[in-house]
Order: sequence, then structure tokens, then C-alpha cells
Amino acid sequence: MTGNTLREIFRRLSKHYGPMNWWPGDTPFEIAVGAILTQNTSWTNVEKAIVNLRRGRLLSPKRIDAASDEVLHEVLRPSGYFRVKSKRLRSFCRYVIEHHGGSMERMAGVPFKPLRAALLGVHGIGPETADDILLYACGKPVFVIDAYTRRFLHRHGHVDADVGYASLQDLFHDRLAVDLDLYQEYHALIVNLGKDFCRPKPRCEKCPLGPLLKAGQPIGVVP
DNA sequence: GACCAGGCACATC
DNA sequence: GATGTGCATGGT
Repeated sequence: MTGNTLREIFRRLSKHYGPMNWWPGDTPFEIAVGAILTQNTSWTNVEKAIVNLRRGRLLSPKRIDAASDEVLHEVLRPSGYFRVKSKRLRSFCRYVIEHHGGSMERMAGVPFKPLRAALLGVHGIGPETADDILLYACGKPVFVIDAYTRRFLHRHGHVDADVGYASLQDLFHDRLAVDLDLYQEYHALIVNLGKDFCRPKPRCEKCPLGPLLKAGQPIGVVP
């Protein structure tokens, strides 16, 4: 797959959806919380937990770390996996407190490579969650790979269904300019594409990539 | 009433 | 290194 193909996909999705101005969240910390809570979970459920956190005035690393397990479980219950996510959220908050004085802004000042490595060392933060935080909360230009990215590229014959995270990410990094705004917009567009058209049961008829990209056919090189 | 959702850690082979 | 499993709620 060429860079031209990737840029043409971006143009088509941009034309269809318009500017995304993602991620849904008011502050860098709220964005990071959302990234952890949305693991294998629909965003509608995540929103309810974030509303609970806001109502409980818990939207800061120190507040969450100070909260009891009981409180966190109840607040996070609507987002599912509430025991797992309480632990993961607390681990992230402790990391921000211990290494960055509780400040997301200070954390964002750390250079990309060591920061990504550090985030991957936090319990509950894997490649996708780390990159979500880096891209949308810290303003680092890194391309986020998710289930939708893998699925839509596989459907169009560009990659294997089980392509690894790093190799798929390299594919984008190698073919696109390093551009924070482009990476933020592109991933947001892919999520919308996924939600609307690229579910396990595909709805390719009205897909914005449809005229060129029919199911099972690779996109052509654009003139 | 299945099936699914913007993963990850951990056990086992 | 590859593969399998638990985690939990709410929407379709």
C-alpha cells in the first residue's frame, strides 16, 4: 500500500465527516482517563463513568489515587471491567504523581521515546492506550492503531487480519509525513468509519470509501 | 438472547 | 514466541 493510497483514504474520510477536533475530553487528564476506560468498551458506557468521576470531583490524579476501591468501583461500574479499570486507573495516576508531580503538562514535556517507554511500563497501559495518551493528551505525533484500523485495512486486502500493532503503525509512519494534526484527525476518522460502516457485519454500500473501495478489493493508486 | 465494544495482563504450552 | 482466557456493562 502506498502513501498516495493512505492520503486518498484520508481525503475521502475528511470530505465525508468534516473536521473531527477529537478526542472527546476537556483536559489532558480526562483524555487519558477516557483512553483507559474505553479499552474493549463502547464510548457510551465510558461517558457515564466520566460523568460519575466529574460529579464526584475525582478528575485529578491525586483525587483518584486518594479514593477508596469501593468508591472507584461504584463510579466506574458503568464502563465495565470496573475492578480491572480501577486498578489500571490508579496505577496511571500514581505514575503521574510520582514521576511528574501529578501534572499532565509536565508529563507532556518529556521527550517522546522515553515517555512512551515509561507509559508502557505502567500496569494497564498497552500500545494503543499509550499512543492515545501521547497523541491526544500530550500532543506527540504518533499514529494510533486500533481494531477498526486493522479491520478496515484487512477488509480492503491491505494487511493480514492478525497484523501486529507495531508493524501496522510502521506502515503509517513510513508513508505519511510526521504531522500531529494529520495523525489526530486520521485516527478519529477511522474510528467514525469503523462505527458507521466497518463493524463485524460490514455495511459497505454507503461507505465513503465505497466507490473505489469495494469489500475485498484493494484501493487503487490514485492518479 | 446472542453478539459486540477504540485492550490488557497473565497463564500455559 | 504463540495462543487462550478472564474481565463486566449496556446497546443492537
